[in-house]
Amino acid sequence: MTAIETEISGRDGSATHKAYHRLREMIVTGDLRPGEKLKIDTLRARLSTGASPIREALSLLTSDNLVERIDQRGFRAAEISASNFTEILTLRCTLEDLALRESIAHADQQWEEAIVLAHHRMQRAKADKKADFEVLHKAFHMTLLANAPSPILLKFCSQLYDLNIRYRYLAGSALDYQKRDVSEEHSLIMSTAIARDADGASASLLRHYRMTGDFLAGLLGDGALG
Amino acid sequence: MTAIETEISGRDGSATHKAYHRLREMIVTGDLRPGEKLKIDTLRARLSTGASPIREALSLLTSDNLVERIDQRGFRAAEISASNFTEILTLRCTLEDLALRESIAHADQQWEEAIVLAHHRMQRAKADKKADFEVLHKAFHMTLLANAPSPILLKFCSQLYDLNIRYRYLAGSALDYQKRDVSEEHSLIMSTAIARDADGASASLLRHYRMTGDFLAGLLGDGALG
DNA sequence: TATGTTCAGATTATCGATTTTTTTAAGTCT
DNA sequence: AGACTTAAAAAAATCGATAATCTGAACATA
Repeated sequence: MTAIETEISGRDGSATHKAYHRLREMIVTGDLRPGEKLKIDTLRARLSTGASPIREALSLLTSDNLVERIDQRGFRAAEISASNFTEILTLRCTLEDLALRESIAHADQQWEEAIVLAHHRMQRAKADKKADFEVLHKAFHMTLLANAPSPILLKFCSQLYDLNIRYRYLAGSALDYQKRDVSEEHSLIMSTAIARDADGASASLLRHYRMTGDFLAGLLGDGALG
Repeated sequence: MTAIETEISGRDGSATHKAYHRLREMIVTGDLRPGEKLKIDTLRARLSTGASPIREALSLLTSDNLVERIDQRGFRAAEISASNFTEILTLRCTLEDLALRESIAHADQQWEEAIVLAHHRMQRAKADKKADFEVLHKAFHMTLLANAPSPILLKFCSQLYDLNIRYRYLAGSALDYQKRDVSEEHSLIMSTAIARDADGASASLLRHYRMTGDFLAGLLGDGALG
């Protein structure tokens, strides 16, 4: 079977893979609430698949810190807390700072162009109010780091990104963080990165994260979430 | 059933748990070589358990970067490389530095005593040439960090520790890293940590890692491993 | 000779059923 | 009533079997 035929037949990965991505999305977007019991049978019915793929997907999500495993009592969606959020924010700032500097240190034309492209796609999606804005927003941020020759570090950053964005979803898209001039911030990050200005890029990136972070931390402190 | 009864009855977790720990150990110690194909059926027979626990254990190990999943072709033990080793060492230095400083910042008597105890147990095991030296060595290092109020960071450190120690096992215990005066280094780390000397503790910890690291990196460069 | 194709054997992924464990709720005793 | 036991129901963990997929060798083709 060729790649094209594969595409047509819709076999875009195993049942486990699909369940993994679907469940991850449901947890990150808050469709499955923090602390909620994740019953195999319920999920099996909801995603119309077997129990094995669900179990395996939940296992994988456990290691992403999105699902907690309780001894012999199954799984639940990870809890949220102010301290957890603060930890994520702090770690993210440390690790992304590291990754961004490494990425810039290995800058080349290809990377530069990838950033411009990712930025454009994100802007376009935002203007069109496309649903895939969030996907492209993550892609933009990961592209900034992608040149760091450090796959483990990038994996950590990706995980932390997802843990963080979950809080944003839980705060509700109503609390539209886009009201702030995020576009301006993104542009600044892009231009400093492309200019190989490591200090400038890092500073603007961390400011970007901390502004959103402080905002969400405030909500958490008020008990507005959960 | 109380915790003590559980202990006695030997029911120390599910089949998946046991398989997970056993497989992790086999990979870390090099019993399963880097890149080796991990066939479900072979492992099932070897650990005398079912296929489901094996699959689930391998899934979990995937997220620890100890096992790689190949599309629809099963699992294999993670590959090793000089760049991978360097990355682990670098990340470890960064993250443990962070964790150690946080740990010291939250120092209290209980933590102090835990360190002394962990250190003593490790020394004792080493003198007796006990097989559990490695377990206690890890325990000592993790205890140093354990006071950092940052579970995700500690998890990362634990993962990186295991990834790193794997290289040491692969280099062979023949290349006894204990020939160096590691005891002296451990003592220095302990005393500086207990003295709440964050800079001193961090410096001695990182020196400890880098010395072992440089030694192993040399071996890797010569192609003595793999 | 190099390239592509087919087919058996091996292996993985998934399913349905069984076993074990936990939870719930009712009943019993003090 | 409150605490303890026991029985039934629910759920998770595991197993055995089946379906889907991959691998590699033998063969055909250019």
